[in-house]
Amino acid sequence: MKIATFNVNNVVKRLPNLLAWLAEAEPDVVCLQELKTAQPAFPAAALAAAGYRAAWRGQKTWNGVAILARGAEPVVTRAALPGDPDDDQSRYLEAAVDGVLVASLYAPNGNPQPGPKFAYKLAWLARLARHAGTLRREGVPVVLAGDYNVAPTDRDIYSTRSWAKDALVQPESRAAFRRVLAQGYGDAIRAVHPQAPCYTFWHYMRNRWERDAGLRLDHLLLSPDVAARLRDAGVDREIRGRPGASDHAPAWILLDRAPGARTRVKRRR
DNA sequence: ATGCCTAAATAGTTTAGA
Repeated sequence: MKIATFNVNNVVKRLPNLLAWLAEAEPDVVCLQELKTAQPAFPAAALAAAGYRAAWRGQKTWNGVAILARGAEPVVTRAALPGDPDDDQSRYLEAAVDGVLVASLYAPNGNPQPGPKFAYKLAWLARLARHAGTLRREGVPVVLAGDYNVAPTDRDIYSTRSWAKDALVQPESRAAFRRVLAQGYGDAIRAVHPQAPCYTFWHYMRNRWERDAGLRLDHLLLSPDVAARLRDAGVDREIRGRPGASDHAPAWILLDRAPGARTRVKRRR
């Protein structure tokens, strides 16, 4: 089972790039962020033609998250992050797919900091940590996938100097990310690649892609039962270099079959 | 301290992204 997360930076504008990647990478489940599309404008028909059924929560101009499943219906369990009824930004969607609870999340960027946007980011991540703890206590297999807008350590950024004041690398942002992990989750990319940078984002500005001046902002956090099934993980970085690309590249995990899972047996005739 | 890119919108400059 292959689960991927991809900040598409406008799912309508980026649809050809998305479809090409789906055909090549063949993920079973995809978490999308930054749809930047109102709910009715989501390209559900084009994705269905590609073999994916979808659940999504759109929003005009900004934000927006989706979960795609190949040949299966994602069963939505939550369409908002608990903890603030007044938060109407489309940043969280959660669905059950093939025995795994998958969350597609888009944490606030938080710039400029300090300020109200940074406070919203930290509060949002605190809500995520609380909810991540709730899911652990429910004992279900969980994958929290998305754009956390946090480079967790200095290894996750090409140079700390030019980003020193950025919300993505602040100690408070990193502590907020660690509090999610502390609920009992593992960082899948780092588990497989402890040393390699594994950037997932390269800014459009200043030839950051050509210079490989990236950041690792997109993460897949796994509950222990899912982590035990982790066979491989990676970043499809070449996607970032294509014409009309998003500024993010997809990150993915490959899971072994769940222990005790029913195997499909083809009857011989 | 700001520009640097990219994109959308009570658009023709402003706001947001990260």
